[in-house]
Amino acid sequence: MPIHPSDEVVAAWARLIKASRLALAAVEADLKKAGLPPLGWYDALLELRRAAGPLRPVELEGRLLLAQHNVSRLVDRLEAQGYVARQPCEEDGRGQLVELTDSGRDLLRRMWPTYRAAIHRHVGAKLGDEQAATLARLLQRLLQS
Amino acid sequence: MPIHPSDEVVAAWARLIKASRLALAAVEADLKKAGLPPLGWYDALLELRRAAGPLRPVELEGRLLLAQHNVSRLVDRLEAQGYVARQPCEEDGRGQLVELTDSGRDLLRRMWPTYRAAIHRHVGAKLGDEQAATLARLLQRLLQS
DNA sequence: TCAATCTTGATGCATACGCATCGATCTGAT
DNA sequence: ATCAGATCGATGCGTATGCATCAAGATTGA
Repeated sequence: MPIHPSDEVVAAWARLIKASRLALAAVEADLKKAGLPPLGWYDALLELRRAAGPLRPVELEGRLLLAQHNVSRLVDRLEAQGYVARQPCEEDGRGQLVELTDSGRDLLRRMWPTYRAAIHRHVGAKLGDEQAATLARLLQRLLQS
Repeated sequence: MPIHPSDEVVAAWARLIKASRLALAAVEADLKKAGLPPLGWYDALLELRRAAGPLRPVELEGRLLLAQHNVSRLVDRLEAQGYVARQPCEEDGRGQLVELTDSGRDLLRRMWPTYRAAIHRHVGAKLGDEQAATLARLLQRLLQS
């Protein structure tokens, strides 16, 4: 097992970091310009909508790849704005259930047009569908195990 | 010009963000475990070494894709640890020159084995060289224009 | 020449993040 | 039943980031 990554791997790593930072900053800037909350809020609310029901913070932690204390504080902020509601968890007295509110659902709907346009502008416009599919497939490998 | 990115583009976007965050967190964790400074320090020092001479902060800003105030404070921290030195800029009285010190060169050398192993572990081990080259090429498109 | 504007870099302030730790609860072994 | 250890979520504290602004020097144009 080589400890030296190949030049190809090092180049892929360097561009992964640069490209993601650039694209993320550009998309966040578009959201901000439109007076919308940051992307992290969308991600969290989207996971809740996908789950079609309340989620435990620890589940959000896994799905969002966030540290525990960051989930705790993100939920604080979302709750303060009324986009989610915390409820006690019956099965586990330590835990709680985080639930999407109507206002949260509405925020998802309001953010998507701007978010969608930003994804197109900063990613879609630079890749064909075929290339995007290949990129998605390769990145998927980095997410596994 | 479509405002709707295709499903392939949206998937590529989502995985770009997730994969880069996961890989970055893993590599940072390895560096920290080895008692080494964060990756941003390495990046900055590396750009200075590549430049083979002092750089203006505004040049670092462009190469590192960082905001101006973040460069200013990153250089503060690097200077406080003796890894770089600020010098007045002759040609432009507003500006300054940031120069890599011997200690900074040494830090680059000391960090690389751990960094290299981390890149291999978290990226190289999951991609063949061919795949890494394809990934690098696709990501390059996101960095252009 | 000199005033208006732009560029460079620093900084005060508010917010977000990383780290360690805590209290509360659950789990499992005896 | 009980107790050690693990898990869940919150929080205090230090540090890093984003935002707005500022001072100083460069540049432009009349």
